[in-house]
Amino acid sequence: MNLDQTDRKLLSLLQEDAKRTTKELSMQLGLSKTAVYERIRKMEREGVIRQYTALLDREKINRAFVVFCHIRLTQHTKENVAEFEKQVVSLHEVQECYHVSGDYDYILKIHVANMEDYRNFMVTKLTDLKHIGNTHSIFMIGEVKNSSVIEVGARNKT
Amino acid sequence: MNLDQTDRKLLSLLQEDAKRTTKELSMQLGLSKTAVYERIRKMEREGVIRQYTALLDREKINRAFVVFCHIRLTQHTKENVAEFEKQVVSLHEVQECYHVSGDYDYILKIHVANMEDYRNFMVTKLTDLKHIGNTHSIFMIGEVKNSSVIEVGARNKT
DNA sequence: GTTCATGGTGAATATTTTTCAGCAAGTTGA
DNA sequence: TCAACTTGCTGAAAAATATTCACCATGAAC
Repeated sequence: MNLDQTDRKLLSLLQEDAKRTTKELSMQLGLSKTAVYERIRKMEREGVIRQYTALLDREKINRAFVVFCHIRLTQHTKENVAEFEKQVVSLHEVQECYHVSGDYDYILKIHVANMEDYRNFMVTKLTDLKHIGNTHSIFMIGEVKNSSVIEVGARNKT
Repeated sequence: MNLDQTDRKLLSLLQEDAKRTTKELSMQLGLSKTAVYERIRKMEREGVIRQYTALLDREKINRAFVVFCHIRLTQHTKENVAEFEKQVVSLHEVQECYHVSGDYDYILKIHVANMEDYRNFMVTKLTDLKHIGNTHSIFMIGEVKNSSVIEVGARNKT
């Protein structure tokens, strides 16, 4: 799918606020409502837009304590990796999990209420996962930037 | 603000898909459309729901190369920290930036198209930032989990 | 017992989304 | 060159949704 300037602008506006109406968008882009509507539907169909979501205030839902937990596995067999990943996905405290290069194999972003809950999570859940060798926790002191908008690249793969 | 079981369920549904209609939500929750509508509006007013956004496919917008860049500052004066943070926020490649505990001061999550673009970013932009001491890049090999849904905690601060 | 505050309902109204018929420009191939 | 086709647009109409409103029940406060 090839995204033109209008598509990119549209994506930028929808990332900022997905509740914008086609009428509002059409005025900003200088197009008809239907034209905008069709472009959005197309990007949804093609999977450029994956999902619409509501972003919550972590403080207000009691999940302000964020930890980056680096994890090294004991052994990197296919089975171990698959089993570990499957288990990690099922932990609701684990907001994100990436397989990464470097000293550690995985980085987990974990959202809990406070240090006590994090300790509980470590002791009762994370430690139970199989094949975990070593962990290293980095605590978030402050959030400087967390943008919901990804700049859309001009050139694209087919 | 106190969130009851219905609010939490509502938040969970809206995080999964913010485009769900009040009608659909009302059926799932066993309430009237208006009751659901009022609950949502209240959570928007109170700031529990911060924003609605469209999530894009990083591959399809040519931003599939993700790097976690750890940064240490040379000196931690108020001025340096403020200046650094201000500059970082303005870089569109930097999707997220956290002030953290540990060996490094900041973790940046950076989205670009490929290694070449990352190199360019490092050389022409990141290195230009003042007060940067040391950096360490960790490359994302795979995304195991990236959930748009944060579990909502039961108890809340006022 | 009256007065509030809270959270609900169903109907009416305002807005928005979605569909549809058609138009114009550009491409393709005989 | 011209018919056939594709693409992306427009404006109006229809369908669905959001929003407002008047009103009801419940429980707490005084």
